[in-house]
Amino acid sequence: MSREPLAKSYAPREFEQRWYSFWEERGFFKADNASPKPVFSIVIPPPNVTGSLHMGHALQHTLHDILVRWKRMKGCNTLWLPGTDHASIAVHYVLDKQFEAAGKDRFKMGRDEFMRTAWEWKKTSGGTILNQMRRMGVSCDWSRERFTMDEQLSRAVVEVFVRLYEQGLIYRGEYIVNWCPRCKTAISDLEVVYNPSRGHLWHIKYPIVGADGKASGRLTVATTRPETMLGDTAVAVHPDDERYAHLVGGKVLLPVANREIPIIADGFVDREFGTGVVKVTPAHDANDYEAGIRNGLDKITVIDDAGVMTEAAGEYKGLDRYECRRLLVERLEKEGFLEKVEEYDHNVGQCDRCSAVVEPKISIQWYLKVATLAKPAIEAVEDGRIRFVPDNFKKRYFEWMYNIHDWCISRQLWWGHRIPAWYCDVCGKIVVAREEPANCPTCGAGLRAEEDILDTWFSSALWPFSTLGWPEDTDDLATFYPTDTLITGPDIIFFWVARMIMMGLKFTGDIPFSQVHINGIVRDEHGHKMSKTKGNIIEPLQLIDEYGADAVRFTLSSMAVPGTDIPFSSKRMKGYSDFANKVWNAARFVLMNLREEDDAGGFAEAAAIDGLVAARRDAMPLEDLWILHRMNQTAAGVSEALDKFRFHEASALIYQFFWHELCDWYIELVKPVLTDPDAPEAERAPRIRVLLHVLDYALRMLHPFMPFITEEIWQKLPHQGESLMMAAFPEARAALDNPGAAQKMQDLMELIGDIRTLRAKMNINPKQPLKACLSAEAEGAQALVEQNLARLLALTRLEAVEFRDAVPDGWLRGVSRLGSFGLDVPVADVAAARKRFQDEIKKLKAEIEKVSRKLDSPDFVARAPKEIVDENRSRFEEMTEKCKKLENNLEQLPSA
RNA sequence: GGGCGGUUAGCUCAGCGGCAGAGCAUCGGUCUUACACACCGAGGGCCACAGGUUCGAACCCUGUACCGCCCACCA
Repeated sequence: MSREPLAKSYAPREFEQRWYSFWEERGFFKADNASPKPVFSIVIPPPNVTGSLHMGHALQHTLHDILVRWKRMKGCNTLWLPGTDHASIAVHYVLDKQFEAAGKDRFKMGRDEFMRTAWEWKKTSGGTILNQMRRMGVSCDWSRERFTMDEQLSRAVVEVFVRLYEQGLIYRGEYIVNWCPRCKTAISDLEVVYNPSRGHLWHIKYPIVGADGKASGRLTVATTRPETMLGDTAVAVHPDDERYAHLVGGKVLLPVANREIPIIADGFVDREFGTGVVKVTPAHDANDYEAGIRNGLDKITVIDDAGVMTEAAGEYKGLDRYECRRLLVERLEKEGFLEKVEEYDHNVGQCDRCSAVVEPKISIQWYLKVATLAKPAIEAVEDGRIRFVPDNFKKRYFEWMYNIHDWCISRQLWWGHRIPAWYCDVCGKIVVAREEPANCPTCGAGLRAEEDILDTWFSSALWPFSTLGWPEDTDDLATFYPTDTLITGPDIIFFWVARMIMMGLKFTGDIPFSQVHINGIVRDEHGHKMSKTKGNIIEPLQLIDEYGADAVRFTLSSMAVPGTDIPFSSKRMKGYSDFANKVWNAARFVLMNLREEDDAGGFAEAAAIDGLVAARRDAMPLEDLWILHRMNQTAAGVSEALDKFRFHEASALIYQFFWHELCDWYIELVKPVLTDPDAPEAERAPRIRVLLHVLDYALRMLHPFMPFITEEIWQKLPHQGESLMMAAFPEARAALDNPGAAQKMQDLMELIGDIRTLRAKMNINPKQPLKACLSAEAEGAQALVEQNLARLLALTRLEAVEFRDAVPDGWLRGVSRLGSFGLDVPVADVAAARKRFQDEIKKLKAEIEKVSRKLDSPDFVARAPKEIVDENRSRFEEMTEKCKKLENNLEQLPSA
């Protein structure tokens, strides 16, 4: 095998897409519904077809892909099912804008033409986000891509609707709903977002009609929406309010409209608010609507579907609601009905999608009774069959589920699943059926199809099983349902997660997933929400262009603490991009120094290395034993962290291991062997095996996080198998555990660190070759240093180390755990040296004082766990000893 | 009005009973032939405040103060 060296600089654009195509063409992403392997399955939270990749997607796709690649490498039959959501309102919004620009109108063009246009749009633009996802490196099974309006998924929707209707859980009725006058459809409670807004509170005087039919005094009502007074059908006071008790049963004259309306008593009135009198407009306020029903009031609709005043508004007919408000207030003031106007802060409900101010409106809609579905869904979380990560999000879930209201599921839109209902205009029969009925089953007349479609979230609620073929009894469903993990944001726990749990339990009898991982929201570097108006949006695709997908993924993963928002900054981004560069260069260095002999395929495989360690354990260099031990621990730690969705922890473990252990120490230590062209093969080969094995396994650990760079490198290394993504993820191997070697290495590294610190602190030119001495006081210290002398000299740039009982006078002195050491340099600045020792002693003494106080406390010794006490004892001894040595060194300094 | 979360190094955040951590920034030194996107060092903390529990608290409990988020029909 001939090897091409890695390119001189890390240029992710050169290879990222190449490897993606490679993986996809080889079918590595595909799940197998006949495999005997353990299953791991995830369905994607389907992005809107109108969507384009934002940081939230980038985060979720990264986390999904890390889990999926990790499980795949762990030997699972892994499915990640991709797809998109038809997003009724969003599509309408996009198309409406296009129509507007072209001077068209969907109501004029008609339903059929609109739907043709919409499908056409979906065909050309609906795949944008999926292609953007590919750039992230997602390992989705594209052969199973789904769309919520696919023929099969639509069948599932109809099936669910019909069954729910047959069981009496879906009903149709007239109620007050949230109406968006821009989208011209009803929306559910969840789709209304309340934003604080500075408004006014108008105090309007309604003349009281006396017994004689003439005005006798006035009642003042306060309202934020004066235009609705045209639809008032009563004023109300609290039943126990003594101020107004005598008026109840009487009437007031509604100004402008000049209608007499009753004064009623109803408990919903708050006596403390305003004057304690409230105008009642049943057609335009949810509370008033309820009060209207309780009191048998009329409902007068004065605002229409588009937010325009109706016939019932009299002379204001045809005006926009806000224009009407302005004119009406003007007139009330002129005619003396306006008592005062106050500034008033209150919440205004706006449409989630288009931000238009929502208008409560009476209309006939379809509803789903959720209470019976909610019960088992609550139980599934209560008994732990479904777990939230972090756990406290279940509180939010419970809070909503316990107070759940019926769900308005009909929408007056066209793009979506049409409600499978037909009306007989002759006998009034409503038919709900799977197939369109020919005519009325009761009277035989022709039928009229329902115009409304379903709320988009209705089909989303079925996603985990509809995508797998339900209601058919498919192999996919049997194999991959229930899915394992759902990763999603906190914003759609109610919209989506809760409803999936309800529908999944109802129709499959099983939970849709067992874990719900709630990720945080990606914010800007100051923790502010990203928004177009703030102009602080970061585009993931731009980041990928600049830094590569691997660096973006690793950054997001490093910051992904469950349930915690992510302040994303380009500084952090750069840090992890540097990490990718580090990985690249480490690999390049190794590759540069390989020989032809190193190409033998599997020589760095796990079994071979385990065998090597077993056979040569005592003869192996310390750093080899150490790095294998650390690799082993890191692999175990990464899997443990990923098991708990602690992506930030897993990332940190690999980062630390790869950069600060593998690169900073291990590669530096093997450098002499690696780069020496004359090194005998017998000595070199076993070292290279270990190096290549550790590098290979480090790449495996890193692969779920940084799939592209690891594949690019791995393919150039001697390896077995077609692709890194199909290689085994490192498992902890008992053969590699070696805490003894790790401790020795630790001591050695500490000695090297102490020598370096001393040089740096005393400002000695790093290039200056020095002699050193060590009084090896710790047990085994001399042997350890002797055996690793070459390494020590190389890393400290010393030329020799002698073992002496005492540091000669006049040398620079230092103290390490292994013993006191000295450097053969004249102590130029005695005062500085003295101060260094004094500072160190002072610090150490404070520490000793703390520990000894602890040890002196009888309570501590008696009640703390034994290992803690022992730990403190040995720490105390160690510190005291070191302190003695430091003091000794201080004494031996020549006096200034 | 209810509920949840946050307050730790200059900045952004981990840690959540037993020696206060990371990345970036700062300071000093090195072009040591993988990487200056690097290397070697250093400095920097009453863990918001006040009580309590504990042998021991950044961590558990109670309260206070700010800051976020979620839910709720007060016109």
